[in-house]
Amino acid sequence: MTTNEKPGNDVVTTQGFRVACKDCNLFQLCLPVGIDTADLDRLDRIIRRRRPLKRGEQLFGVGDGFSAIYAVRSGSIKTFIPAEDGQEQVTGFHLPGELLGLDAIHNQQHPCAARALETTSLCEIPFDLLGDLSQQIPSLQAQLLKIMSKEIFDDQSLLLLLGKKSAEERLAALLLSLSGRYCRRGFSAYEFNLSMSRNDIGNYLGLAVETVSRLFTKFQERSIINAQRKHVQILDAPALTRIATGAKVERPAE
Amino acid sequence: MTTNEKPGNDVVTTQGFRVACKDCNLFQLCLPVGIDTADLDRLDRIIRRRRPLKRGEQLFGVGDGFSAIYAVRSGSIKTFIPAEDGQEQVTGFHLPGELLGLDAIHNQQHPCAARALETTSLCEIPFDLLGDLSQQIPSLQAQLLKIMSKEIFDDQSLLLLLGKKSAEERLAALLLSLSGRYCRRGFSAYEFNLSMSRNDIGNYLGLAVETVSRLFTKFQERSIINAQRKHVQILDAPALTRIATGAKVERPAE
DNA sequence: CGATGCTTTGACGAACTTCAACGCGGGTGG
DNA sequence: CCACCCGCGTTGAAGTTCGTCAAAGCATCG
Repeated sequence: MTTNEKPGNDVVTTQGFRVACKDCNLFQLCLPVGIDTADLDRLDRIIRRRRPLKRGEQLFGVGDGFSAIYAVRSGSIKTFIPAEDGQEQVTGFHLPGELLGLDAIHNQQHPCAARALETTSLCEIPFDLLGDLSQQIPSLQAQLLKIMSKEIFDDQSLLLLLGKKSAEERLAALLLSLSGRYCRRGFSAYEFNLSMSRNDIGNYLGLAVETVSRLFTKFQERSIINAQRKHVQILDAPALTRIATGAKVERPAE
Repeated sequence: MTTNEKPGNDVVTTQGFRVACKDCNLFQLCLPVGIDTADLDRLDRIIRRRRPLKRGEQLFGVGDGFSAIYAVRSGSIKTFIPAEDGQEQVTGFHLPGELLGLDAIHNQQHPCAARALETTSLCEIPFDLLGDLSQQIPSLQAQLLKIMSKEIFDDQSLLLLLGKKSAEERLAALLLSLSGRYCRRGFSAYEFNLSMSRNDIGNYLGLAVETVSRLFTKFQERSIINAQRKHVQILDAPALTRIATGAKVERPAE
């Protein structure tokens, strides 16, 4: 129900969906880290390349049965939990090389929904086959555990953010996080396009849209960033870091 | 550095630390779920039972090398990240049957510290051996992945709590969570002792101590709970649930 | 019994949300 | 090609929630 692709039509070679893991420029960021060539081939064979999702298309919804985890190849995905009152809580933004769906393993259904923020292509990794395979390839099991561990770690960092940080600190931290992640993917660390709306950002950071907007303005007035709608330049990264880590405005040694 | 036990003296039989997994009344909550008797024995043999920790003793600190994960057998543990300014952010409370240290796998050191909230006994599970063993026992691997997945899921639920919920909703949610977890462990769901201080609660929920205290008072005035210091009775669980899920005060059909 | 640490209570203020209105850009249809 | 609309972003003013500061109450422990 999530995508209306025809079975058998979801794997297409003409548009280059079939890039093998070993040829994928993300493979140092993704599941295949530290796996040797022969084993990589075996992993490669269980992965399905899907038709790209268009902006707004849903990959899976809340309660959907769990059968696979997904890796983002290009584009970006947001995951969110629709709250009772029709609102939603955004739980994450997923950039190329990052995995989705790990939270669905424990009771075999997705506790959150995933939607494409822009045109996005994905690898689908059937979880039963991945389980079998990682049973045979110790380094794959190790990598899988590492990725899940990192996910736990990242979520806990975010907890600290939401529990203790001011609005300014939160936005600064998000911008730095995105900057770092884009950088690792070979893009500029100091100039990028936000694929998510202000609304999504506010939602993710636990802030009202208006607060986020005001903060963008404020950062811009202080020449820390330069933002035109989605396009963001980071002008003063050290200042952002100072803000994100909660350094107080330095008062001249009183 | 975390505990000053003598090597070789940390495994003691006289006080019953050596309860086997199969005889542990927590084994349906812990790692051994769904593992057959023979395999349980193999798991059992790699687990070390430690001398109990006294209240305030530290199990591991931030940056400590990672070698094992821990399961709480009795008592309770808080995990927290010491923040730069000397403050700390509590990231979790761990009750019997729950695992600690899963966030340390990905870069082999503990990103948080763990401290006993009361006298607490633990099982120590060396992670390299656990990795090897789960390579051989598919159901153990599956269970490990499930537990980690659940941890991710729980952290994300907490994100929602901190990002979107009011102070009332947060405290109600915590009380219900504790209630449910005590209940699964065979204790009363409606009457229990909090092992953590108001300070820890506030810290965990992203609230000031004073706010937590006022909320306890307010809930008590409304006859939703009855709290004498650490001792808590839940008088009106449905009301708590309504508060936690963000139901507005029902105004009589206007 | 006094000291210490945790908890509670009150008063005040700040940070952020809410409400309301406006601006801008991009797409659609006449 | 322009007019219009709609979604998104921005800005201002008022309102609330919660944090901070200060002080007092109350248990535990030496």
